[in-house]
Amino acid sequence: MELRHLRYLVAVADELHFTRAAKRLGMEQPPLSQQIRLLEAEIGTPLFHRDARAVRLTDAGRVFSDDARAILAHVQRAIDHARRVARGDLGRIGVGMINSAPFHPFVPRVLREYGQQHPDVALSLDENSTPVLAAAVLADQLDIAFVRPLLGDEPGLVTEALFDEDVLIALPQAHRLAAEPALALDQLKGEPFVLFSRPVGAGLYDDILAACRRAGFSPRIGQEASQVTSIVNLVAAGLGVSLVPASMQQIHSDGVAYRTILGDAPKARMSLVYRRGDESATVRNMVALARRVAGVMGL
Amino acid sequence: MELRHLRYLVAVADELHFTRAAKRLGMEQPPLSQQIRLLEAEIGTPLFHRDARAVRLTDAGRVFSDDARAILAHVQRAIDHARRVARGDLGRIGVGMINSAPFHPFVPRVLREYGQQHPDVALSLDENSTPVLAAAVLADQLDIAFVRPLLGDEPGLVTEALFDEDVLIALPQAHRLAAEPALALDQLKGEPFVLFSRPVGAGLYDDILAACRRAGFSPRIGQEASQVTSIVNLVAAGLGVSLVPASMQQIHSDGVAYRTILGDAPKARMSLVYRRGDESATVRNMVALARRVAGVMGL
DNA sequence: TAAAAATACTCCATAGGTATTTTAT
DNA sequence: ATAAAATACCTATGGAGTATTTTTA
Repeated sequence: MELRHLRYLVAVADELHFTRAAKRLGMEQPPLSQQIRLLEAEIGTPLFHRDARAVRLTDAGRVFSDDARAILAHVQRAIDHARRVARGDLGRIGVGMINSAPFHPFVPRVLREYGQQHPDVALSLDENSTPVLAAAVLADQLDIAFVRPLLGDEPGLVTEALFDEDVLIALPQAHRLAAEPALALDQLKGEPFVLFSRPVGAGLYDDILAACRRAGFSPRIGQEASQVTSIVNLVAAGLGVSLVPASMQQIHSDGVAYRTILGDAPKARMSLVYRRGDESATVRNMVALARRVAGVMGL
Repeated sequence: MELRHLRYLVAVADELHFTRAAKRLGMEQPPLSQQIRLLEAEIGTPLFHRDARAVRLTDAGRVFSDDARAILAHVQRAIDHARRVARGDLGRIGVGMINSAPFHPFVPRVLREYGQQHPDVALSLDENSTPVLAAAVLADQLDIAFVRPLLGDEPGLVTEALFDEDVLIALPQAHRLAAEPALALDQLKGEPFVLFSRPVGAGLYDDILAACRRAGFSPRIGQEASQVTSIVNLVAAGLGVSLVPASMQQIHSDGVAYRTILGDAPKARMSLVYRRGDESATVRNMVALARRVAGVMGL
């Protein structure tokens, strides 16, 4: 049996007239009659009564033509379905983001526009540290993630830099250096630093250490934290100074002052990671949108 | 698109290997590759990644092959469905029966066996007078009915006699003739008769009148009723005598005595009616079963 | 007698087969 | 070097067309 037989059956069932049905199908009556006969032979029962003057459906013909219509509609839906998936207009995507991302307008805007452009793509979101997100993408638990720089190169992942964000000095409000409107890095020599634990914030951690080294000192590590919000809280508590992405100014903790870095300063890079060879349209669309939004926002 | 393409797609999706899939389909690899390519061209997107060593489904291929499986299963169900309808194992049938039928074991037994043999045929039952049932069958509201004889021949209906049932004389218990174990019809001369109103029980009515005429008298009509149960009640109330099918003895009304008719007696015929040219298997099966049960019961 | 489906046959489009090449590991 | 898919080309099945017959109201 082929879909042809179902299309022919539906046409004859609609017209109850072989010659008219053939015309509607753009063919001649004899081959149509022949194909219907073959279909009846395969099913093993007549689908039509032919009373010379009148063609009527048998009971079996009635239920089978109803099914045939449903099947043909199912085929159309399936084609449409596949095309939408291919365009990335239908499906799901798991998106990860570094804990600091919500404080910068970029990622929220990308997600909002994506949701508007692809309302039938189910978005699932996860917030975590860069190494955890990278592992989740590699393990197929997520499809794409907005992350800070990774240490080393994972061959299964593609990393794409989106933009570099300024880094500011975070000081306890009561700190003597908070009196100055801007500071050079070497003014922090000897201050206790609050930083990421290295396995969590490896990329930014190394950048900060390198910048301090260029400024002629090695920072004294006081406290460690694994989320940027905790770092800000520790600074506010007077336990040390830190270097944080500029977007953390959004956290208006009373005890913290943010100061621009004079001279050579590290940058906090926002990147995208996804699986190498992932051809899914949902991911392609997300990557393209992230690039576009970064451009539009002038980052 | 044809079902062939869906079958091929499913085979390749199962095997993830064109050569093996072709083998499983009983064909060679090149025409299989060609048909898959044609399918991809029609849908407008690749369904497989061919990485020389590995064949993998694309996202679109995954959803489309899922749909293809569902469609192929739907086709199988539709074929099975049509076959069952053709055999009369699936569908519905509207069955009518004369009001007196439930008092005779025949119709209940036919319906019980039919229900056991065809559990997926929805039976809907209606109890009414012969002319109402005949009209309902003709109007497609019922498909078949167990009736008493009809007056005249309706060309749209086929009537088939099933069996003839004896007729008994029903007397008020207190009636002087109730003393006799059996009665000749002419002993009822002059007694008031309780009978069907003629439009309701035309066939039996005429038979009874003819039998009385043969016995040398014309019955005096006292009361009329449209259901046999009412007739029995009127007799029990002492309002007259009547002739009723033997199965009415089931109604053990205290005030009624049933007596055998001596000599020439009318018969109550049970017949089947259905639409002329109705080829539905459910009706064919019911007719065949009714004949068989009538034979088995020795009626 | 007329309208419509069935039958008989012919043709050709294309599904499927065979042989070979390409590709990537 | 090998395994597998793609390409090229050929074959032949069977779907569709044309002409005609059969059927029955």
